[in-house]
Amino acid sequence: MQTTQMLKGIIDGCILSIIQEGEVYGYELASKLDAYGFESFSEGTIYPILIRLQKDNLIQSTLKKSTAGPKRKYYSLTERGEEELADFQKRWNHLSTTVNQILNKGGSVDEERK
Amino acid sequence: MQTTQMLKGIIDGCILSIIQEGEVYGYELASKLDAYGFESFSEGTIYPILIRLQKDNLIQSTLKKSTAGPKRKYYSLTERGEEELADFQKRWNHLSTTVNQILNKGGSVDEERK
DNA sequence: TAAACTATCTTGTAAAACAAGGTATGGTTA
DNA sequence: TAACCATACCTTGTTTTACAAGATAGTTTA
Repeated sequence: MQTTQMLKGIIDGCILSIIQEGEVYGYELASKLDAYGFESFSEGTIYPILIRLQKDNLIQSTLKKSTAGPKRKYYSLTERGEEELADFQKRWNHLSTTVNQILNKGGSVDEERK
Repeated sequence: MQTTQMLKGIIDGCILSIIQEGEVYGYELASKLDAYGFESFSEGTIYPILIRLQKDNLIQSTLKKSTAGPKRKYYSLTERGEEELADFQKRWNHLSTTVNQILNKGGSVDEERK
């Protein structure tokens, strides 16, 4: 059970979501994340995450020949990965709602008298 | 300069935002965060953050008597804190937009040909 | 054969997110 | 007055994350 998860694994969730759309390999993923606005994720960030996700059995990989360069390791979601992605989406909704509330309303929770 | 910040310090930003609305002390902050939906932040998370924020000169504190119990350390934003909060809001907007795009559209960035 | 590009992985560091537990103050009640 | 409880703050230590830097290797083209 993951209680205190909220903040963790935001990129993880994004990566799962991108993989769900269709097989991708790491190098490609890096440029997709970049195109989406995550300028700051280098391969030093991405590959360790992919390895971790696979270790946790959320994604699986197959090697395929590249048109240019070494073989590509294509990733796809496992069943557990699908579940985790669904779970992440809930967590993200909760998180973004919460943060937006705080940022917009500032600090007044007082009207919330039970 | 903080380039690769995106993910870090989301609670930091929320705390700054709550403090901006009016002086709070740590114990109170914990319950406010909880009321907002951050169930998982214990004092073991919050106090170290407050100490860090003060060390970074983003917030300042004054001690005041409590109605019951030891003195309360009330925090307020410094000028740098105001700036950092504004900065965080931009980062948050960028982050949440990016994540929402990925989650909603999945992985198709291709139509984005410049 | 060397450069340039594609592609993956490893190492090491710093900081973040916490759980757990410790300290201190003041009020209530047995 | 001792015990207890609630308030309030802080510290220690662990695990995980984000990441920079760089190593390794295949493929094309000059």
